[in-house]
Amino acid sequence: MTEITIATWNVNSIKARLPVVERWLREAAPDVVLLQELKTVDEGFPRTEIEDLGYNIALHGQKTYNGVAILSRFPLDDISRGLDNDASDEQARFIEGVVCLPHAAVRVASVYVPNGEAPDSEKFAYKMRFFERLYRKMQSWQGLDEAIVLGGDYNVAPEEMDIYDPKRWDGQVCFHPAERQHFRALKNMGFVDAYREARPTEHAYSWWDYRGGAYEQGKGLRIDHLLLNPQATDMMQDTWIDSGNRAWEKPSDHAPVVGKFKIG
DNA sequence: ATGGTTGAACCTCAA
Repeated sequence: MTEITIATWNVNSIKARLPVVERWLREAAPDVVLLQELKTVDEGFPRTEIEDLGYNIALHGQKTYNGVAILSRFPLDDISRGLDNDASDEQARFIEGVVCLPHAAVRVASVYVPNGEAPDSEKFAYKMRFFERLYRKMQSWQGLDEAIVLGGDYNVAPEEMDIYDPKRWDGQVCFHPAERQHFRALKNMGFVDAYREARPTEHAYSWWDYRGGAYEQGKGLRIDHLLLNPQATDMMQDTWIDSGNRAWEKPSDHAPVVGKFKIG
């Protein structure tokens, strides 16, 4: 029997965040980390620094914006980049791979769903299309025997309890009915929101605006999630949000969400 | 306080 932890974390620039990321990797010692918003091409990723902490690395970087990665203490196999074969989409927002444990394999993916800017914008339309593409990707996993953990910044707070002021946010990006419906559709396919499964009634957030002292005032949103297929749900022991590092010096505006899984 | 912070890269955009 092995226990592993799998985390998702939007770091908002891996270069600017390196000291915080290194400290958190040392202290929390997660086995697998799904990163978003690297904001660099693969060549700019601090590969040696992360490898020296004991991680294998799979990257899908992009200049200035987006960029996702998988870090794993175990070997990584079957890496694939991008949601589908849409070559017209230049945005690096999805990477998938298989974590090879001694006697098991776990498929993991890191996703960075577009923010969407405003409901009447072209970026919001892109966000809607992105959810449809993500849905099809997850459908293509149906029937696989392995456990699947899809972690990322979904830029959606699923329910009223996932947001500090649901009335003020109703109809805004990250809490718009159309986005919440897309997120529900992912769950209705058979995927489980790990945090909500582990803590059905707790109000907790994973993102706080840099502006206006939002973190200090408890004004956050729970928009970073681990979605689990039935096999991964059966293995999940606990899931929590490691919000302490949001108060560190030069923090990301997101906190890591960490799931603990019992393998075998 | 529906205001105004952060990062990357450029003289502004994205979040």
